[in-house]
Amino acid sequence: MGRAEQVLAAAEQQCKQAGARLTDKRKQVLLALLHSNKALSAYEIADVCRELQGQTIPVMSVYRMLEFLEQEHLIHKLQLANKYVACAHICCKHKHGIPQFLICQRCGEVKELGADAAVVESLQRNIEAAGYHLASPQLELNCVCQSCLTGD
Amino acid sequence: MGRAEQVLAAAEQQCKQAGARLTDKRKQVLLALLHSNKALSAYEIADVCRELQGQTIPVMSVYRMLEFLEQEHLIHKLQLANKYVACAHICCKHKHGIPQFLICQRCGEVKELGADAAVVESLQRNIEAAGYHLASPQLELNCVCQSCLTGD
DNA sequence: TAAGCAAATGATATGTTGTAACATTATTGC
DNA sequence: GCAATAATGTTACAACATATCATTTGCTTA
Repeated sequence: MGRAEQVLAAAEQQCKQAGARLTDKRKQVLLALLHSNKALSAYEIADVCRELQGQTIPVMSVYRMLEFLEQEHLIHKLQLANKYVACAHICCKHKHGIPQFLICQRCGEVKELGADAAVVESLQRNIEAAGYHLASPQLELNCVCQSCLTGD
Repeated sequence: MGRAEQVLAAAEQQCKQAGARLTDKRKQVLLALLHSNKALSAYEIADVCRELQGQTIPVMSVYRMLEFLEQEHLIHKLQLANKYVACAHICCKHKHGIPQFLICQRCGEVKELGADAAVVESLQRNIEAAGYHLASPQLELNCVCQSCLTGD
């Protein structure tokens, strides 16, 4: 069983437990994200689905499916650039901390890390000191990945 | 001399030194940002200019002026939400570290902080360990400001 | 100071993203 | 099988962004 199939199985399981329906189309959207290791926009996802499965999904529907998948914690929405990536931890059981995303500016590849707890705590303190409250604890950083750096 | 005028004077100075022309229109765009403490989109800036000075600036031009102002380090482009804010440090002389923006999700108010050096360094290490390289050292965090939190 | 050049701005058109509103089609529980 | 609900499709449009070419402004230099 390939990586994508494993993840899909786990996702199915997870949805069942939550009483949510992982329909065929929703699976296809998730699959599109699993296939490309990159962050994709809703429009790009629609394209990938069309190429991969020959099925045309209206963008409006893609947005709705993305919304569903995000609710079920199967994907993340990257706010820098408004794109989406599959969660890197669908398969693992352990509790996850604050996600931190390294987004390659050149190729769009995304690496999902657990943010360092001490760093997050320190950030939090600074924010509170400034009279603000952290709303979405998700760190996103514009980066360049190794292969893009050396490749060209 | 009000705060905005002070900043404008400093900006003028800064541009002169760089051999750049801070034209009237460009000044108006900067002024619009200085006036509203919020992050504004290019379209919103055009609106503010129209209301404030009764002058209509085509959006296309606003984009170009924003580009100019960003090059001259007079404004920042927030990638979360694709909006713009005046740089909080136009007037001060000292060298600035990595900017960190706290963006209120409710009212759009933005607070610009200098990011804690230790935090940044720690982030850097994590990123390098993951085989990536930080590209745009600018932290943006979705927050809620004090008055929005208590106000409603 | 007028000519000529480059920078700045305007005007028009069009591409891209995102969403609202309503119609249609599945799916579920009874 | 029949409502009730959830999921998807359709259409239209609003907001955001940029490409391209025209026009104006300001500066340089002869």
